[in-house]
Parts: sequence; structure tokens; C-alpha cells
Amino acid sequence: MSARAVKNRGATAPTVQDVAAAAGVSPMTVSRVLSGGPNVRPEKVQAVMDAASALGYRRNENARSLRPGQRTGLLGVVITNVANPYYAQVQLGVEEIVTSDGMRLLVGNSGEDTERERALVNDFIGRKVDGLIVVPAGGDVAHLRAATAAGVPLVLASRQVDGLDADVVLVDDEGGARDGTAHLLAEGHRRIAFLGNRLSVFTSRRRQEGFERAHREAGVAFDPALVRAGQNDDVAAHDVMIDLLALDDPPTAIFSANNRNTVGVLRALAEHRSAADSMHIVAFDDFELSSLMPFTLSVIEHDPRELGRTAARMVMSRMQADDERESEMIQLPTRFRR
Amino acid sequence: MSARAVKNRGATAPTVQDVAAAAGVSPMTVSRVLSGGPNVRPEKVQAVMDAASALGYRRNENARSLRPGQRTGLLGVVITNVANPYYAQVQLGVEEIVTSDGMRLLVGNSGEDTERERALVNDFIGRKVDGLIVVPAGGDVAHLRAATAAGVPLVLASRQVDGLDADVVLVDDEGGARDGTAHLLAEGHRRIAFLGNRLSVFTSRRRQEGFERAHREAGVAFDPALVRAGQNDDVAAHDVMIDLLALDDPPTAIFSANNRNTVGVLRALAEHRSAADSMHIVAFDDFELSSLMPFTLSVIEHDPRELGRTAARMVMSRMQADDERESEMIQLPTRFRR
DNA sequence: TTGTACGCGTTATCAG
DNA sequence: CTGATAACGCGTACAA
Repeated sequence: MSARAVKNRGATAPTVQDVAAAAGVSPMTVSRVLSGGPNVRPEKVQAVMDAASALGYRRNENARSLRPGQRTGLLGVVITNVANPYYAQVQLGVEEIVTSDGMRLLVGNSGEDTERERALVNDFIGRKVDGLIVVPAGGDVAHLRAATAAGVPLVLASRQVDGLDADVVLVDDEGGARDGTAHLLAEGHRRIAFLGNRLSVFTSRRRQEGFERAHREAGVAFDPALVRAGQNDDVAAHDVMIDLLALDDPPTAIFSANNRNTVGVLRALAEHRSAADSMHIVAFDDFELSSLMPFTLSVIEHDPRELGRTAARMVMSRMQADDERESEMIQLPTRFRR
Repeated sequence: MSARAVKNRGATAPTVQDVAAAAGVSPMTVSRVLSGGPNVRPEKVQAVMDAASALGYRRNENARSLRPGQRTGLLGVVITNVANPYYAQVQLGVEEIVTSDGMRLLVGNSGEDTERERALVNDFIGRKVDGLIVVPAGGDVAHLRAATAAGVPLVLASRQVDGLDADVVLVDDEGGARDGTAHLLAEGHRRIAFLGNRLSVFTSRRRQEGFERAHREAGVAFDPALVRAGQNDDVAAHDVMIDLLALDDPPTAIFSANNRNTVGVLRALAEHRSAADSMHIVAFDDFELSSLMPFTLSVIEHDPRELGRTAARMVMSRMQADDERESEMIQLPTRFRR
């Protein structure tokens, strides 16, 4: 059978009208049957079912959602970086929850770009999503405020945004970073480098605060020259790490604030085995096979999938028409693993 | 400002009508302006723009797509496992291409379950996606055939399906597996274990064929007791690997057919350091930090993101109304890295 | 250059 | 229990 034989490009999809005609009933009866509506004679139900499957009828969800009071069953998810395994897990957690209600995911990648995030959010609103889960890139939040104003339930994931009243689910960034740093300090390290994203990224700021708090609590001053915030990917982190190793007085331990930085740090250390042997690394975000790494590596674990699930539950609970609760904040725990 | 103050749950979103009224023109003029249509007096254009932004108007894409000849701008993507970093990359590649045309991704996770795949595909068709990219779970393909019959361009990614006439983009599974296995044989290994997914999974079958071909070409018989196909995740692979290590005559090398099995293999070897030291592992699918693993590990690399890009290009080129080409198959190369 | 009328596919309402 | 009618928001065809 050739491609041509089975294609059907021009053919318009069958509609309720077609099914109705084939079943010898009115479109309304078809609609009733397919929506599981009551009060239809069994024989007609059968006729409709037969006609529908014979014609390969599938309800046009877009037309359906046009009617007032109908949901689209779409959830918009805007993520800063889908390729980051961490966020892939978040996406999976979200899907896991909403799929049981027959909802579908409209997924967009912002690439940490506020402008792209704005475009995605606006597009999703235009597609009448029933809710939005956003990992905000930061910067201007007018589009997020607009979403809320448009009555679309919004949940922020991983990152909080100033001046925006919305539900948010976070990881205990500061506490986790504090614990990890405290561990290094307790081991006697006094020159601990910090590698993280730029300070405008919520999680990085919080993790840096935890790093600083641990120092304060231990009564140890940290060297600002060892604090490097601004690496968005592993390549940049690698270069910064090489820099640090070249210092006259290099760090004896590393605190890496996220998995992109960790990858760069480890790659750099692999090129400097001698330095690596005495180096203790504490990494925020666990990653697959981290325990097999040939380094002294401890991780601050947390559960991205659970974060996705939590965000999904929050947004779904907001979809109740009569929901009027104040916005809430949920913080998920971290766990230090030596 | 409290949550309540800014929410607007009941308010219906502004429509062309509202914008028209505010701008003092007819709805048609609004539509023209927003679609970039020609022949509208500049002052009215301005009035419409102002009114639209003042009201926070966003075109209802669902209503728009209802009109004949209009696209939804949606692309359905069905993946077997979003949490697998490999497929996360595929998703990213797809998005990268289609986003430049303003298209959005409807993403679903089938979890290797044909039934869930069917539900997703049917739902996506009902949402009038302009195209579909599916990593098929295998088994019954009636729903995929139905998609094609409904005129929805379909591209299979990673895996081929028998008896279905559709575009497909694959990795050179057999060639890659053959190369990797040949390398082990050339090194003198004679007892090479194979760990892969169940045989009904297209890629695993092809990779196993490559494994066997390399043996035939080298004139070496492989021990069927060392061929273990059926592990879907790293836990199962770990257990199988432990089994293999316990054999009286254990393998001296491992061929792992995918990244899930590789993770399990490495975890098991980490528990048996002595066995690990003499073991050479060849793994299909590269993974982050693979080069830092404290094992003799070679990988068969390929580019999942490029696979996603290719699939996206294929499906987009099929969206031309007059497309009548026969379906095609593109196979992406692999590269062996010692 | 601008406006009116209609229909896309669906379902709520109401009459029968 | 069933069907006719209308309307959801938008864009095309046609009229002005």
C-alpha cells in the first residue's frame, strides 16, 4: 500500500452531523450519547456507537471548548530547560498527576529567556489552558500577572517571583545549601568555592544565601574571590573551575549550586586529577550515577518529580470555580547525602 | 494585594467584539488588524492596537482553528519515557525546529504502554494537531494508521513499526551495535554479554542483530546464556548483571543496548569492583559524564537532539497540503568512542 | 477602506 | 426520550 493510498489530506474529519446521519438520529442525540448523557434509548445508543466507530469519529475538542463553561483539558507548562534532566523529571511528575484527569500538557521551553516565556504564556492563554505551571525565568512578570488576571490558575515551580501573588512550590534551597556547606566547614575546610547561576535566578540566590549563612554560623569568613555566580551551563562552569584551580591560593572544597555547574566542575577536575584528589565537592541536585563518580562528592538531594506532582496538584485544586483561598507556598525538603 | 483581588475567575475573556466596541470599529476590522491584513487606515490600526492591549485581548486560538483551512499550530509528541534524558533531548530538538514557526508542543508520555499511546494519539487528533511525532511503543498500530487516514502527518521517531506506512527517522542501531561489538571481539573478548530491552522493542532487536552480526563476521560463536533481553529499567538491568557476574564462567565484556541498561550494569559493577577492573563495557547511547566513569567504558554515540530536529523537519514538510511524496526513512549515523 | 452575514463543530436550552 | 434552535469566537465572502 503506497503512502498515497492511505492518506486522506483533503477529507474533512467526520462531525456529529455525519454520525447523526449515519445513525439516523439528530446531532443532539449523538452528543448526548458520546458525553455519557442519560435518557437515550439503548438501541439508539448502539446505533450511534456503531456509526461513530465506523466513521472513525472523534469529537473536535476545540469546538467543544468553545462553548461557555467547558474546559479545554489543557495544562500549560513552561520550563526553562527541558534538556536538564531535573526539569524532565518535573515534567514527568506533572503529567503523572494530570493525566489521570484526562488532561494534556502543552509544553514550552523558555531557555531562561523572559521574552520567550512571555510568548509561550500568552499563546497558552490564547489556547485557553485550564491552568499554568511555570518555572519563571525572572525579569518582567507582567505576562504572569496577566495570566492570573485572565483567571488562569498559575503555579510557579522551583522559583519564586517578587511582587507576584501566585501559588508556588519550592525546594528548601537555603536550608539545603546551608547543610551542605556546614558539612564542609565541619570537615575543616576554610576555602570553599561557590559556583552557581546568576544572582537574578531565585534558586541560585537562595542557595548562595545558605552558603553564606553556614559560614556565618560557623564564624568563618568566606573569600569573595571564590564566589562565582553567573554560569548557566556546564561549559561556563568548567571554565570558571579551571580559573579557580589556577589561583595562587585555590579552594580546598567546592559548593556547586546546581547540576549544570556540577557537570562543569567535575569535567574540570577530571583534567586536574592531582587537584581533584584532595578536593571535596558538595553538589546541589543529585544526578544519575553520582555515587559512582571518582571524586569526593556529596550531594544535596531533593525530588524533582515530587515537585512536579505537587505543582500539578496545586494547579488542579485551583481549577475549582469557587476557589477563593489565598495563594500558598509549599517548600519541599532536601536531604544531604555524604 | 490579596489573591482574591486580582483573580478574575468568572470574567469572560475579551473577544473581538469587545475590542471592536472599545476601538469604535467593527469586529472585522479588528480581525484584519490582528492578522496583519492590508488595507486598514493607520489611525484605526492604532485604535485597535490600543484597545486590544488595554483590554488584554488575546485571540482565541481554538475558535480560530475552527474555521476551515486554519491550522491549530499544535504538534503532538508521544514519547515512551520523558524522564529518559535521551528522549528529553529528542523533545528539545523537536521544539527547537517547530517553535520558529510559532507551533506548540502537545506532549504525552506513553510509558511504553500501547494503550496509553492510543489514548494520547486519539486525543491529539481530536485536538486537531497539525502533525504527530511518535516514539511507538509497539504492539497494535491501528491508532497510528487511523491518524494517517485522518490526514494527520505522522513521523515515527527512533523506532519503526511493521505494516505501517509512515515517515520514520532512526538511528543506525545495527551498524552501531556491530561496530561496538566488533571492537570488543578485536580486543580478544570471547564471552561478551548482551543486555537490552525486550525483543519486541524495535531498537533493541536491531541492536541485538548488530551484536550477532559482529560475532558472525568474526567467526565467533556467542553464548546464548549471556544474551539477556528484557530489561526496561536500570533496576532490572542491575539484577541481571549481578546474575551474570555470578555465573561459573562469567562474561569478560558487556554490550549494553541502551542507557537504562547501562546504568544498571554500572551500578552492579560498582558493587563488584574486582570483577569491574577487568571488564570492558560498550554502551549504546552516550550519557553525561560517561567519560568520567571509573570503568573501561566505550560508548556508541548518536545525537538525540538531531533526531528530534529531523523528525520535526519531516513532519513540517508533510504539512504542505499538496504533499504526495512516498514516505521516507532517514537513518542517523552512530559513532564509536573508545 | 469598512461592515454584514454566515458557518466552522459542539452542546445547553427548551419545546415536543 | 428526542430534536430544533441558538450561540460560543473567529475569519471568509460579499456587499457597501
